[in-house]
Amino acid sequence: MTHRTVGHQAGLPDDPRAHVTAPTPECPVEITLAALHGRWTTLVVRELLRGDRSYSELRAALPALSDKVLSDRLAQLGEAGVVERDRRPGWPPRVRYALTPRGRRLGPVLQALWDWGADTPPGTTGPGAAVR
Amino acid sequence: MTHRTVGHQAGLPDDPRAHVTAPTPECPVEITLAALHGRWTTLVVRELLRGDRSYSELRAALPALSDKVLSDRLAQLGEAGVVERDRRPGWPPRVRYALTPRGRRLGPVLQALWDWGADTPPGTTGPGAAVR
DNA sequence: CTGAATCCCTGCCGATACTG
DNA sequence: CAGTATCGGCAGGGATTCAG
Repeated sequence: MTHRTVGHQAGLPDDPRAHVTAPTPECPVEITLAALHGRWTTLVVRELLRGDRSYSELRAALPALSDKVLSDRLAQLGEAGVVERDRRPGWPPRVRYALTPRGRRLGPVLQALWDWGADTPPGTTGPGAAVR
Repeated sequence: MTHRTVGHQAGLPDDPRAHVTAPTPECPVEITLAALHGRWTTLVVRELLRGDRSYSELRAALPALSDKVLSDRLAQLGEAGVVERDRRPGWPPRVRYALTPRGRRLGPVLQALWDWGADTPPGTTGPGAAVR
């Protein structure tokens, strides 16, 4: 076979969830897409892959990201078990955001997304191939 | 190292696109997410990973998917260079849909999405962890 | 400093009907 | 068989304002 990751059991072959006929939330692919769903989400995860961050550090790293969406994303990633909030006592309020072990395992996922998107210099096979 | 695909250069370390501060379409991750964007898209790709299909075979495999969305998805995947249309002459019209080589390379991407979503039995770390 | 609440606008997608 | 045209409901997300 051409591609088989090392000690990695492939889930697709005989798992019943590989045969769903609708985008059900039980499908593992949907679970991951739900965790990464929405604009800015992958960028927040990327930022946290580099180390834990405070709320304002995240805002500084992603200046065009609004408060609403940032807190939405952090809540969403918290629900998904990807991000952990560490609220420290004292004043002013200090909160640190960090990836959980599960969240760190998103590294290979983002890498796979990166690799596929990077392996085609714009204009080789894509949309504007013959256009100019 | 724990995980490193064989002869695969990692793009993240020093590529300037790894430092974008907004969801720009030039980011490889965004390119991939754009190709897979929208409901049903991954299921259409999965179906085509199993072999080429006609329009009605796709409808039969995904009964709850409407005509509008199916043709939207096929057009979107065509634009992304993932799917190829093979229109055969004669009557009645016969059209076959198949993945391009680029489209077949989505296999590992879907596998990565699957693996992450599958490795947590619901209720271990996720949302309803303590709920029941 | 760290967010939550509200408002409004836009784009997605589902249903239905129609065409080559 | 293989689609397109049109419409409407709903959720996503940006700007702004308010709160702990």
